Amino acid sequence: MRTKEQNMQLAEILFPDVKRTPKDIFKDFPERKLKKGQMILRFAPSPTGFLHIGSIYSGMICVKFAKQTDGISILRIEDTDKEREIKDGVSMIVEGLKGFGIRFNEGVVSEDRSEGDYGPYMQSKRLDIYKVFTKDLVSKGLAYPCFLTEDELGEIREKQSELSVRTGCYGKWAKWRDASVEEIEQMLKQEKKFAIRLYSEGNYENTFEMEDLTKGKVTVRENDMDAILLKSDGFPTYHFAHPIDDTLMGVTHITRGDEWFSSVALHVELFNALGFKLLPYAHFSPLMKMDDGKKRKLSKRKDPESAVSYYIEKGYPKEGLLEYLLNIANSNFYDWRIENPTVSLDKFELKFEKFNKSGAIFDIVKLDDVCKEYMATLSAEDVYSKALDWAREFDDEIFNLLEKNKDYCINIFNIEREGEKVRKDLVKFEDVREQLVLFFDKLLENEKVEDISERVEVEAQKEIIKRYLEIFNINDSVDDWFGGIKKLASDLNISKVGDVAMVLRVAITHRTRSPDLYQVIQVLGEEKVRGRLENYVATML
RNA sequence: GCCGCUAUCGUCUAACGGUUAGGACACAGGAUUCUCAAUCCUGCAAUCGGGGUUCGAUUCCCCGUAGCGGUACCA
Repeated sequence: MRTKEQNMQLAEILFPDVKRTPKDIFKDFPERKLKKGQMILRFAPSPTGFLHIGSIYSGMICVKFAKQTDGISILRIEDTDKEREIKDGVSMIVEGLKGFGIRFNEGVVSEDRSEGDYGPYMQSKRLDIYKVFTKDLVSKGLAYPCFLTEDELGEIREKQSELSVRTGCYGKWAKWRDASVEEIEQMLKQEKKFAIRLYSEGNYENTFEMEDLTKGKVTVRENDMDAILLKSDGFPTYHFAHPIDDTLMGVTHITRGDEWFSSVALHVELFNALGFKLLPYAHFSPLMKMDDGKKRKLSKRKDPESAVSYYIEKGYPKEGLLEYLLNIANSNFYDWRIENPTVSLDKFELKFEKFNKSGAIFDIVKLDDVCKEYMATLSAEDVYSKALDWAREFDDEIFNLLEKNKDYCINIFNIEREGEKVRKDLVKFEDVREQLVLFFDKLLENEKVEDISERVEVEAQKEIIKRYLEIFNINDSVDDWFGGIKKLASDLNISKVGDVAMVLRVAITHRTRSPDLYQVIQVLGEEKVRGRLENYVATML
């Protein structure tokens, strides 16, 4: 056991360069003046891979709560793991979130820029801050240097498994916990690497109750692990950075994934050790996937649909995805949407206690449905401009077509879009190609013409088209047009009017299924329609 | 293994201790339309198992079981 004085001495030996105290640090982070009910939240991802759909989910929740309480949302980057860090990780996060309209009030805005008075917002730039608190903790005997190597740690773990006791660095297993100043100096002299560990004062046998905003009352065992605070490379662990940053930045509510729930006991102890007021937690369950009848977390490695880029590339409308995510977060969103079909998402109030307690399956089928409904609310002009934005990046051919034929394309998108019965076959902007195919010969060329000779004999088809060409008038109203078709059927003794329409449909669109044929003809125009009909007779029959 | 969280149709979920266990998506059938999509009906389909408490349990308690998470000098 070291004495008070020895701990102070140890702190000085370990951190001779650190002159500031926690009090000095707090001067740089003045308390925020908050109005009643105002919430400050942060979303704090690590730049360790492509942007996960779960990050959009968490980011959205953070921004939403801040917005609905007139509070502040912060984007902080937790870049403390140099091993796993990837190039462009930060811009992937920033751009991805921005792409979904998730905008923060404070924090990182690009690889090398931040906004706000409570920075730096990049943890790698806060190393000196963590050191100040570490030194303070060491001086109070609440932290200590640990010289255990990776190998030694492995041996300890092995021994613990043999004895079937908990693995980890705690109690008597924490070899350096009560080392003397002399022993430590000895190691230092040999330039041995060390990490700083918490000197845990908890007792694993004790439990305490606390309130989680989404889970409700929970019982937790006290922490007794001497968790690492500062790694040997000088970077903090998540556990240590979390209470410090969230306190300094004036965060009022901790929202984070459920995978952190097991660590709350540690975090509670850390808040205490640091002398900070504990912040309320809201843990929400991760997005799951159904795989072979089993539920599991959406995985970055196995599931392409876990990457945000998957949705961006396919052109999922961001509003649709956000709406679906909101649905997973608070399922009463659906009822609200029914009552407020046209109101902005911002008006929906998210509630902590409404979050689902177990993990929800991320259901693409349902997502498609939500997106389909969203697309149906758009005007043809909106579809056009959004499709153009998407195609600019992901489909050159479609982009050119859209750009060079603006009015024509808007007319195409307007088919069955006006009036009560809106056509709902557009889920994402990738599907736009499918809609344009029948209107551009260049695209249609590649398609096989469907064969309906079994349904209507070739000779009859010829006759239908010949007669139709005679009566065809682009200026006909729908009723006149359909009247003409009906008359054609009876003149030719064809019992099903649908057969006549089908012949025309296939001749014009090459398909047995198409949007409203009258509207298709109107959009194509007289010349194209005649051309296709004649061409069909000449080449296909 | 140990620790924690969770458990209602295939999926997302609703139900002051009293309901015929409700809705949405998906699926199936029908109606309608020039085809498809849409729309409108209809149908299919659930309280994990076992014990308690209670007049009465999806709801409260206990024990199993399962799923998820944690058990790192990763976050």
